Amino acid sequence: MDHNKIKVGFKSNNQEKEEDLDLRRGPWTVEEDFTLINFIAHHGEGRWNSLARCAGLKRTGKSCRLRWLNYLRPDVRRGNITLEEQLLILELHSRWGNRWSKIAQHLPGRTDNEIKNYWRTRVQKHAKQLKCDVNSKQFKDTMKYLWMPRLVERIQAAAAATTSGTTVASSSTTTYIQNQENQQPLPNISTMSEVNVPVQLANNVDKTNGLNYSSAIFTLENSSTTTSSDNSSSDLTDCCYNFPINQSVNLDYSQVNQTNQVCYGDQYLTSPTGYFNPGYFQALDQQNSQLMDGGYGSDNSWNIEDMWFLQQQFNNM
DNA sequence: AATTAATTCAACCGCGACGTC
DNA sequence: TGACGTCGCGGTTGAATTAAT
Repeated sequence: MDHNKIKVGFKSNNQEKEEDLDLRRGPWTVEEDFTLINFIAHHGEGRWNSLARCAGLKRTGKSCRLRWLNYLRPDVRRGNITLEEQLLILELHSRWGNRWSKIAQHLPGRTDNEIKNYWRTRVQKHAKQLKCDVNSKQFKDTMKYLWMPRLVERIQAAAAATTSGTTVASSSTTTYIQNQENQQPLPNISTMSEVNVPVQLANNVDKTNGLNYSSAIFTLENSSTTTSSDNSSSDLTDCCYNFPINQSVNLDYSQVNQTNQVCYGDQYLTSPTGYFNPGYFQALDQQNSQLMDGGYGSDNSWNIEDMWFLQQQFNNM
């Protein structure tokens, strides 16, 4: 029996139609992929329902479209989300919210599905850990004023290390695929050369959100050349809790002033909601110093106590 | 080594927008 | 103008995989 076919339980109208037509659901087989790829190679994409019929695929047009766009398309970029892409996702999501398709248009080769999954599995996870809503002002401010500057810092550090010949674990092992049978390494992502990540130049202010969080500008191209097998390094976790020992975060918490500004490099960041309370950042700074002193051992990741501490501070904001 | 819990991500679903007749 | 088909989007699910116990 084919378990991919709807046979039992409540059936929607669509499901009933699919069953009538003996349509398949569930994971695609290699043969189906091959059929779809071949058909599109000869006839092009679009008109998905008729495409599915003409190709002899026992799938809905929707299913074919999804499989093609999210998986089989030759320019689909697979692998870990890079630091640059993470930063871009955070930035664009702060502007547009859950407009995944719109966000995906600015990340060549990435699908809306992948970005959506990234957001749900990584970003929302951290909101959950901090016991706050992912849409809350607190969480958004944490992203803007801590995570995103930290990402920029890491990207800059990676770029500097690259130019000095040092391998830095900052990029992913990204690959394009032709199909499931034929995975091949990505060429350098030259197609991205015209895509400037919308991080503001020094002293520029993002007019959308009034935020001035970065002095960096870069392109996806110039930061996609390093590779690493360290998957964790491109995880958002690093940018939240993994304050490095050797490269201290250049946030001068001691200079948080009465106007709720914090010095980031040569700039001042302003919290519109007043979440920069001096005690919070000074305490963070103290934690960071302890890390750099080796107070928590050689591992430069934050431990459970650090997480608890951060949560406490966060809850007190 | 076995079991359980957590995570990831491909695939599905419903719905609204749009085009055609 | 309304019925119908198609397409694309965002939310959700669940199987497979990985990590923890």
